[in-house]
Amino acid sequence: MPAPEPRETARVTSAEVARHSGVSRTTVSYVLNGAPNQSISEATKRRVLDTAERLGYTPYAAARALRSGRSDVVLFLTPEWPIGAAIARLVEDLTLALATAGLTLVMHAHPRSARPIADLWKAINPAAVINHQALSEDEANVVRRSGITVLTPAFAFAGGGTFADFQSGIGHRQVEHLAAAGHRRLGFALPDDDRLAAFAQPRLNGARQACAELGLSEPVTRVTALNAVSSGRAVAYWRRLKSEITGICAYNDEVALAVLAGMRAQGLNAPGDFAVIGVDDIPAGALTSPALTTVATGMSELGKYLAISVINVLEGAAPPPGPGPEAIQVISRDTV
Amino acid sequence: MPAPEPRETARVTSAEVARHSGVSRTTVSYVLNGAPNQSISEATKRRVLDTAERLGYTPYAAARALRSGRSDVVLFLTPEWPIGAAIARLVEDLTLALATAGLTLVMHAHPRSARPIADLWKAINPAAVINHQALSEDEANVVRRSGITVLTPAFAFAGGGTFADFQSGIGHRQVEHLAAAGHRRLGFALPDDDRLAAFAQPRLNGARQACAELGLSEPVTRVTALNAVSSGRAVAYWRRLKSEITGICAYNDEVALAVLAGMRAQGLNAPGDFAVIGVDDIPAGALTSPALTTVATGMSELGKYLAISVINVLEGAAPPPGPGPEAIQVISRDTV
DNA sequence: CTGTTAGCGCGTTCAA
DNA sequence: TTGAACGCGCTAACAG
Repeated sequence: MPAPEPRETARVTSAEVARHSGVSRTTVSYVLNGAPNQSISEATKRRVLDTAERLGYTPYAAARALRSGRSDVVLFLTPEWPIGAAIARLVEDLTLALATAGLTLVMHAHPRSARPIADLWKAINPAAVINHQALSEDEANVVRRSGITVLTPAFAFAGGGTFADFQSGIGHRQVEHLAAAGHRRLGFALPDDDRLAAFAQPRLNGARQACAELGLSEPVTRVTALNAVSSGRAVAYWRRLKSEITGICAYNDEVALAVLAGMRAQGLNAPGDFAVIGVDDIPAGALTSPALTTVATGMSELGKYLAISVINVLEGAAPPPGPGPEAIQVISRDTV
Repeated sequence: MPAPEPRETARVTSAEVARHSGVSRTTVSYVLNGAPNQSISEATKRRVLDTAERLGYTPYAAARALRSGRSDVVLFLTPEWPIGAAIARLVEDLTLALATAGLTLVMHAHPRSARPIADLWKAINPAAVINHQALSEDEANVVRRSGITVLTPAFAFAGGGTFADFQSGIGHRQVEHLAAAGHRRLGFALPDDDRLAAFAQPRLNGARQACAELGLSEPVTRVTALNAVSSGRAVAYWRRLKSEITGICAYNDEVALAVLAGMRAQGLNAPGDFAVIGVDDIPAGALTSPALTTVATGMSELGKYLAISVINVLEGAAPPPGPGPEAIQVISRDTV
């Protein structure tokens, strides 16, 4: 039994190109990289370039990275939660901005059920990792020790706050807005997807804190699935309460739409019976009737800011100051 | 001026571990990989493991990949379009299924404006690429030549059809459903985002084809942005037509919601004035009033199927037959 | 038994 | 323009 086939598909190597064009690997390397202050005849250059083209040569990423100690990959790491509109926007802007600096963004959602996250470094060798709540601080430090830059998006906001601080700021803003509209007793609608706890919990905490600061009583939480039956139960519960709840913070826009659907099913409407505020500013929120009031989380700004940060840090410079909490903005429409 | 710092952060290498534990690199490798039929004393093993732990040793992905010629990375490649709910679902299922096979899925959205796509192989070295319409067939072949498996999702359906065939099938299904409900003259609402043309065009073609097959006249297209003003113009246009349009195929659910918003703004309702059918089955579609009838594209099944395909193909086996076009299903709610 | 020497894989770069 | 060596991990073959 021979060794387990070291290569089953012939990869075109630079040695191949060298042999076919009758020069050394060195020359091939110099030509293909346009090495400065090396005198290589035009004829040879052309020959090498032609051969490379003809053979379909592609430098092998692993070898190149091994030699240079650098890779052009930036890894965007998320835990297992569903990829929502907010993240999608963030990733889009980030990809584009990094591309202009020659960096390639790849995204990986890390399911808890999968192999330990450490295995990721065996598979990918990023120059930087953007840790969107998938790594604990301890884990992040392990990564840093192997020479990989680790950035945590939410650090951008609130001058060095944590991810939870950022999420918390969102819940806080929801309550502020409801309170400003005169609502004194609030409900909080949580999603029924456990994977979102990392977002939902701090948002709820932020709402609680805002209530405390504003002298309101604690928000009354209910969990709801994304259908009118489930949200209807939550709505019915809030109505039964003696505390006379009039405003609902929803975990996000989809949950908010669910709450509105539950209300509609019971002949209630917003903001008359309950004022409702979501998070994310998804397109659908602007298209329904009544149009959804929501908190926009500034993901596009965050994406651009992150790109600059990554580039700076990789060059050894300090990241610029972040966009600040004012990037979290209420989009006021019909439901509050 | 010295060479541009070959390493700015000290990486812990296996040689380091070897030196610190007073053995050879070979031994370190054997211990850390639990090499079979190698007898290494418990004491040595422990010493090496301890040292590795203490130093925080992590094998260097690049070197490992270089040696093995294989990586565990599967690259999911998309063009520049917005990452919608459908893709998100696909990616989620795919990630999970691949993880169980020791494969890591990473996703990359390739902006047209960025460097040529070939550079991606310089940065990442995937075992397989899932080409969601980002690579032309020619490009895909170049990739294949460098030993990378390339799969195209839509090939799964329709027994070897193309991506366009699959998208086309969606438009076809929309028309079938509207026709079955008695609608004979149709409109087609296109998105105003150029980047979606790769999806929109074949969907429209599929709709046209279905109309031809069913003896209906061509659908009348209108472009709309995701707001009621823009969609209102489209709605007004369709109303003015003498051909008496009664059913609208929307590019996707968001466009469908926009059309409904435009109708609402003019005092029209669905399905009375226009029947409307979307694509994607986004959560919001089920939560609005009237609830949106839509075409579900079976992304979850596709994700699982793709995972199996990738695993099979990497093992040299043939991919299993795909889920077939029946995975495209109409979800009938209120608007048709 | 226990462990080492040697050399591969691929691209880059110094010294000649 | 090139030979040689390097970066790092893996492993066949061999020595103590």
